[in-house]
Amino acid sequence: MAEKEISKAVIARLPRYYRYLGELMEDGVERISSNDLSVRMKVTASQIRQDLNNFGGFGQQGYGYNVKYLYTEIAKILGIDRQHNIVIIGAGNLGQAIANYANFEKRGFLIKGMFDINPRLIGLVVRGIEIRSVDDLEQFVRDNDVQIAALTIPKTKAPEIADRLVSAGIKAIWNFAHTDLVVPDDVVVENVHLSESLMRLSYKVCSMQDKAEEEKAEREKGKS
Amino acid sequence: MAEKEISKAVIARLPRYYRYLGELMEDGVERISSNDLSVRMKVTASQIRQDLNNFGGFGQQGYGYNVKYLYTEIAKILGIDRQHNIVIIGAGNLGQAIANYANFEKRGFLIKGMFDINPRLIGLVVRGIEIRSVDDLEQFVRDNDVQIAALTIPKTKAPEIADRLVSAGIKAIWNFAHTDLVVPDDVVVENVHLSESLMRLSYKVCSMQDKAEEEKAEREKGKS
DNA sequence: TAGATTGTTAATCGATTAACAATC
DNA sequence: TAGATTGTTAATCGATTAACAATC
Repeated sequence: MAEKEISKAVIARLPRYYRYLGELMEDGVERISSNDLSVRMKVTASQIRQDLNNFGGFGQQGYGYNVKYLYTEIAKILGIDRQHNIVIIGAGNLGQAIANYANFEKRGFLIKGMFDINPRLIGLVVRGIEIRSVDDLEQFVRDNDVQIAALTIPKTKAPEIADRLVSAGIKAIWNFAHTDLVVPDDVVVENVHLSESLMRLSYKVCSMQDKAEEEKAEREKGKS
Repeated sequence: MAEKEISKAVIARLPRYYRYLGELMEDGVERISSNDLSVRMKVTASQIRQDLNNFGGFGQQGYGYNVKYLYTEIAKILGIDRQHNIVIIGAGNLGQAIANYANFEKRGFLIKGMFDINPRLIGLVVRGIEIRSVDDLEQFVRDNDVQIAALTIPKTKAPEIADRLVSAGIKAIWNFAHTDLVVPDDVVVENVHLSESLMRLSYKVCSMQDKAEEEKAEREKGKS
């Protein structure tokens, strides 16, 4: 029963659909057509229908999509209807920012523990979660059925910690360290490389500037 | 002189090339072939050559690429050889995490100011940067030639602040708020939607589990 | 029933990979 | 010169868009 592989691009778009559907629900909207949604989201209606039909027929001809139903179905596809136990390794600002993001719990992500090597942080409590020593990491992961680890530590420490997490049976790493981790095939990695994001922004700013200057030059040439 | 538009996918890969080249430099490697680099980065050599040739011929037949030269050329392309003045709006954990990330300065990103609405934060100093009231935002942006604003505030406040930034002449917004901003065509937005990243991770974990279960079922069927 | 809108097939577009002549 | 490796063209692959019959 080999299911057709879903493309990465489709998966990447699902959370955005989910967000828009959530907002529609809040606004009390009960149904929406692919066309109306495409206008709001600035994508094509065709793409929305193609994307959703990878997972099944959630709509109804002549009616559109039921917002609430589609919302819960996408949640199931993304697996955010189930509970995920998570630990945060690195209790600095970034680690604490993640710990403080309340909505994670609403989506089934339960922060079980935080870890650091800094003795001044160990013992502190953030949002009801005690910061522990990384020495206790493996034991804690095993004892608490932790599937996901958020890695908010410097890149120099990341490979070693990743190895230890893998040996403790972690299923996935949410990697904020500025390096690519090497893990076995059955361990999932999702990278958040903020410095790369900022460089992309830099590129966009510069090419926008270049464009503006070109247009200006064009106008002045026209004048002379 | 309409330059060929560079695809988004290519731009998205440049910072990663830059990172690998930086590491090669640190290791004292002077030159590298597209093939050797492709093995390290787990991409095809063809893609590397195609990507780079969007911007010019940086290599030499029979030799490969000079690491240092390519590194500086990519920096130019990304615009990280120039200085970018930046403000951070929202001085919570996430804003402070960004302020504390030292490498930004090395890449030409200079944090000029931080802003918050919380009176308890206003006046505090983070990494030598005073936290100011958002009341002073527009004036500060104009007076300090600020091009980029990092938005680390709740989504409810984001649209209003974005409007104010635009009216103050900002060129780009690095958006961490969980919403899509509406800005004029000549203002650039780079989104970092952490909750979406976590949902993608969730999907991957679940589909990996499904795969493992399938394989297990397959094995047991084989046995019986 | 008539109108609306999906699900799905076909057409187009773009991105990746392969191949190889050019050339260091 | 011979070997290596690029730059670039051509082939392939995949993703997006368009179109429309199916159907609520």
